[in-house]
Amino acid sequence: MNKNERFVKKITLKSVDFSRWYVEIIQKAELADYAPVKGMMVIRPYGYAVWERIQRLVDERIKKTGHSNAYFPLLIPESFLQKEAEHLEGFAPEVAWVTYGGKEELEERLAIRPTSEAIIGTMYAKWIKSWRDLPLLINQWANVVRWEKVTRPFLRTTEFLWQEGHTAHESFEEAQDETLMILSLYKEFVENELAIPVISGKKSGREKFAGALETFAIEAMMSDGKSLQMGTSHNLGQQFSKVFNIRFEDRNQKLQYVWQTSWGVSTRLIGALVMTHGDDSGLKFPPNIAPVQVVIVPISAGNWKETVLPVARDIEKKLEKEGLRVKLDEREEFTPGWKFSEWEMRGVPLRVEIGPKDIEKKQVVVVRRDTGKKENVTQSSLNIKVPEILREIQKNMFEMALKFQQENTHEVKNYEEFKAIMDSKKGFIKAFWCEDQVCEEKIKEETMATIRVILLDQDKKAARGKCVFCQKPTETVVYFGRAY
RNA sequence: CGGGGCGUAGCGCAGUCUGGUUAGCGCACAGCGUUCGGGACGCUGGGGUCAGGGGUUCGAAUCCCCUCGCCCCGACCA
Repeated sequence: MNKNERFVKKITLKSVDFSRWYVEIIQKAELADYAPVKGMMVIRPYGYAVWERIQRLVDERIKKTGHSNAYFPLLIPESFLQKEAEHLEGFAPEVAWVTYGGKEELEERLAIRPTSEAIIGTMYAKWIKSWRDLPLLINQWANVVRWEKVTRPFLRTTEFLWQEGHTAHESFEEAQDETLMILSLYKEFVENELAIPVISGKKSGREKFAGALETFAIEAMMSDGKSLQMGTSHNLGQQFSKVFNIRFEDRNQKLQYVWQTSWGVSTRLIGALVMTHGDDSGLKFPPNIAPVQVVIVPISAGNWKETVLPVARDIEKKLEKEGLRVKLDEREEFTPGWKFSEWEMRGVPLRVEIGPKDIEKKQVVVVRRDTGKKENVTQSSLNIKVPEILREIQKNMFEMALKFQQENTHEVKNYEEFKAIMDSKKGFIKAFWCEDQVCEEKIKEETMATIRVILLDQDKKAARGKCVFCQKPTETVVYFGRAY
């Protein structure tokens, strides 16, 4: 789009006030609205359609890798939650409790699940007897509640939707393979479907999941330079199996505790889509995830209902036949210009304009949301051309985001450079770290930056360096960033 | 949870300091007509427990107290 043109008006500019832009665009594009209870939101049909796309694309990947869906209950008895001490301590401040059933006070209060390890562990103990029952690979799509103090639509809400996978295995190695396989599944999904480039790796001790042996995560850089955790995959080791007594008889007839994993992505991904791709005109959805991929706007001039509309309807059918999600906007109460802006704001990747002039020439005008470029396309070639352009948009959006991420990732040698960059430019800082939590804490105190991920061996070139804070020699490379 | 800001029609605001006609404006909404290739225009109309509760007063959107919500900045977190 021409830099000086901005057709969508009445939204705060992204460059002026990022967080205001974020909440305004979510409401104006009708993704979500605030609910009467603090920290809770309504996901409106357009926003929920995005979630349904995410669900479908994640679900098919989870099933392809051997997992089945199930559903576990919302309420968890307090005593179950208490079994794993670190887990309880980690979640205690944000658990909501049910204390009454009707008018009667409950003997034991019930937690509204903040996550389901406790209830699922309890059930696994009943179901798993032998190595022949393993691996047990279950996923659930559910809502969870965490009593957060600071909330923002999609990024952190009191209730959110997610999928949580819970698996049990015979050995540490098998659990570790599962954990890392899911991590790369998430990465592939987010990059190919959401067009959001991510960094992936291990979480540091202070950032890991309460009760896990190790936590792995994918993180992405939002267009304000801050980092957002997009998905996590935990190797739970035997910490939960020991307290929930999930034992199996192994291949040598010895009784053993299972090795577990858990992993999830949430409605937060929708917030990431907004913050990664959105611009001053509003949302910008990658075609693979967009609820509407193509909007057809008839130019409603003269006797358009007799001339333009029938052709527009034919085009709609033709594109639908190609498996595309198409919307024909034939509302009479809005002008074409108004509709252009409206659908741009709602992030539709491609617009097809058709008016009297086009009818004459048997063509349409096609406009890309990612670049703003207009192009004349003959009506007869639309079924070939439109899917082709959508693929290009998908690719281009990922490349634009990747370019931004790379341009805002800085490698630093010493702490002075580190502070200078965090003060001015934000983004990621790639640096060596000695693995001492003290250095991590100090850096956080002084710069607000935390370790987003620790690079895995396979992702880093073998190298030695010095901890960016204390200068101790180390081989560990990490990404720092300010996080949401 | 601390510090700051803000709550008046769906949205954005004026009115509050200095209490006093029927609470006003723009956008949005409804009806009719003219328009329509980048947020059209005219006419007519509907919509308000002034965030909620309590108090002061002859009289409260306006003054006082309490509660709630939203936004921003910190501490805690998917």
